[in-house]
Amino acid sequence: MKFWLLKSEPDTFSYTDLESALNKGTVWDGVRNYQARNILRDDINVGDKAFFYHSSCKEPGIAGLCTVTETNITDPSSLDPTSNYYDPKSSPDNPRWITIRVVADRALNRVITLKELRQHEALSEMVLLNRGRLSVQPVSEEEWETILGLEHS
DNA sequence: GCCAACGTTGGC
DNA sequence: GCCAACGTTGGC
Repeated sequence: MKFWLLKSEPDTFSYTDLESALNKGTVWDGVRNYQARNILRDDINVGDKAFFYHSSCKEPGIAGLCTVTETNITDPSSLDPTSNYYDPKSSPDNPRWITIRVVADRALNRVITLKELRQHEALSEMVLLNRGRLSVQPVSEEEWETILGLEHS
């Protein structure tokens, strides 16, 4: 099992929205960055865990945990001409954007903010803190445990 | 709203 | 294949 961090803008889709989706969860659509797509397509497996990170908001940080329940999904928005994420270069026969389904696991008892993450030496190598713009990124097991250890501190 | 970082596009 | 122009992300 591996660990990941998924970014979402809470004004668009928040951790609470994921919880509302119950066991159905959500298809992680709209990723249009090849590096992130490659991670979704090649590296993430069913059963992996991810932090749900709120970006572009008042208090950027990790809001909850989720679990990957399905992989190798063609991003439906890429094939929908009415979607903002429509990509005419993608097709059902030759899909360009592949993604995953996640379900909510549990909310953290508080949002662990980006500001707080920056204060811990053990997290100084986190992708989030060094290549901030990647929207799907790996988290090491050590980083995962360190961050969960902050929750009740 | 600003702007730094960085990804993408397209002319050559 | 280079690289300038442009667009996007996302913290502040």
